[in-house]
Amino acid sequence: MLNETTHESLKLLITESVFQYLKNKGIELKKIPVIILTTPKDPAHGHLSTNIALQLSGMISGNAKEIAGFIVQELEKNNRGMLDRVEIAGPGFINFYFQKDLLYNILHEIIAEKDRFGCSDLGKGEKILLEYVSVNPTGPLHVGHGKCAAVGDSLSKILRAAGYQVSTEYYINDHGKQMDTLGQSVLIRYRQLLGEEIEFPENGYQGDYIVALAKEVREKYGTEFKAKDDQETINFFKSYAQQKILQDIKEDLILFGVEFDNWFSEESLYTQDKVYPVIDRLRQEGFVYLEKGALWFKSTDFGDEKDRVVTRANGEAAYFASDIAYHDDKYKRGFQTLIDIWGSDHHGYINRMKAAVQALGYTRDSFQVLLVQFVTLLRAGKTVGMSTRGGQFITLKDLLKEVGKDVARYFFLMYSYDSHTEFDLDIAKSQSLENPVYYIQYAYARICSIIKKGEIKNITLDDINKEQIDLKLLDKREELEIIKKLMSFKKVVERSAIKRKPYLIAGYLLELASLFHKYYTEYKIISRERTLSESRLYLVCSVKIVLENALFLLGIGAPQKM
RNA sequence: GCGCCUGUAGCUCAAUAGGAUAGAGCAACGGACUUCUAAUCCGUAGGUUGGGGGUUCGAUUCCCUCCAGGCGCGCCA
Repeated sequence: MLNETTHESLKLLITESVFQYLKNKGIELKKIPVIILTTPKDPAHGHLSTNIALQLSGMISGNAKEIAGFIVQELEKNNRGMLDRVEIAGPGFINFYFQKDLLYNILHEIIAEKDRFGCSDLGKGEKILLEYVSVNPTGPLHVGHGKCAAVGDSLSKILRAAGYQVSTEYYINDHGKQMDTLGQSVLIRYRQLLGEEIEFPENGYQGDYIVALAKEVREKYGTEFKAKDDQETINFFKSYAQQKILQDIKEDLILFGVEFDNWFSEESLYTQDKVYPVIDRLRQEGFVYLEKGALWFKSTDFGDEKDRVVTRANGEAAYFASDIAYHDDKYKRGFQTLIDIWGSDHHGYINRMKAAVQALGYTRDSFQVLLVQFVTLLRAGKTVGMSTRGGQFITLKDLLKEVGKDVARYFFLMYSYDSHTEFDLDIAKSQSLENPVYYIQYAYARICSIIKKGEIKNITLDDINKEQIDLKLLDKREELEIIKKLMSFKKVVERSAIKRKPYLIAGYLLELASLFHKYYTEYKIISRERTLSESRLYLVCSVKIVLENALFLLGIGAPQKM
């Protein structure tokens, strides 16, 4: 079977051959290169391919083709019947062709595993805390936050599929000055509504949602807070606004198909006295010093460009301090790897946070930050502005209303998150071939139609006898292409998990859908020939399962009809 | 000024860990529905991978340099 075992045993065979070669030549190498088996782009290059001979030739200054020749000879001696043939090609690649039977086995595997197909134990249960979105509760989510949400949610699903134990978390920045500003902004709008002539502060939050909140308060509480601006009143407005906004954020995320395992409040770090003990720990380790009345963390010891304040001269802990405590808390809760997803504008913050993590005794690599680049919205070819302060932005909710969840998610996930997303609303809205989401979903819907037709003709997956089915009938080029694509799914999921790149799944989906559409156009699945129909239905049902599983990883629906 | 990211077809993006002839979609042009959904398929055209050097069997990928764009450089969060 062309699965993990095949892969591994082939690698083992190659490794043995390499050692044999070196021994014959009397060459000693401290270690040989890792054997890499890739699926070639070009079908003419076999089912799997390795460049080991080329790598070796560089290390021992030998001829690559000669090395490859020897390895192939050895392999043919030890071949346990899984290989159909082995070829040397190009400058020294070794290309492997498997027995067709092995290829067909993947279909049995898919049909048997169903929604589990594609899962692996790559992560071996490693505990990962994935923190993302974590937007300040001072305003609604906008489109850029949506991208982070889509990436984070999809990544959590991919990591879980690859055998990691993932917990997702939203960090609520509910402590600090910006919350006072929020409270004040709403209070002033409220008082303006009551006819008072007060100027709105320049640094206040200007969005319409602030006015809406003020109106709500006026409806519920009337003129109770007229002409008031004492701390107690501000606090009331602050917590009112915060709760309301946070609730909206949660609702938007649910509409977007994103739910967090945990919501973590920054304020709780203070109420549970977790911030100052961590600073103390840093002090005991000698990583902090006093200067100009403030307490500085020596992040330069760990490669940061300058030291950072943790406690300000006025005695208050800086945002950085609670963030250190927060990350320490994550480790204390038993997570081995922390992944944070941040907007790219926070990149300057990475080094100091990594420094802090190291100072606390954790490894630098166990804390990983994924930077998500900005989103530019286009409408009729023109950029739509997105400034939070000025209140001119398109909210995630607006976007969802306009294009729907599936399209929005796909557009955020279709390209690498570290490149800028250009989100063209006109394309997203068009239900046409320009829109790749529909292309993929259409493939799925077509398969559903086929299955229905099969039912009418009494050819269904349940009726097929898996022992008697003749998969050798699937010998068309298009069919073999599809089978090969299906075989690579697990690897794609793993790669996507290791590299933390959901867009690999999106790309895979597009390729699989494309292969299916081509096949569909060329060949009839359900025909008069029963055995052939059964085999083809078996193939197409496998495609359906993989489409479903891949769409799930992106959080996109699979409609039966379109 | 310093740092991080980006630069690939007219446009939006790919290119599996340095691999084989740099690929898709859109836009352009020409074809295919009496069929399981034409939201599909087939074909044509489109490139000095920002410029220049280097490393090697081989570079879009790694190193140096220059150019262009984005972002960051608070006792804000």
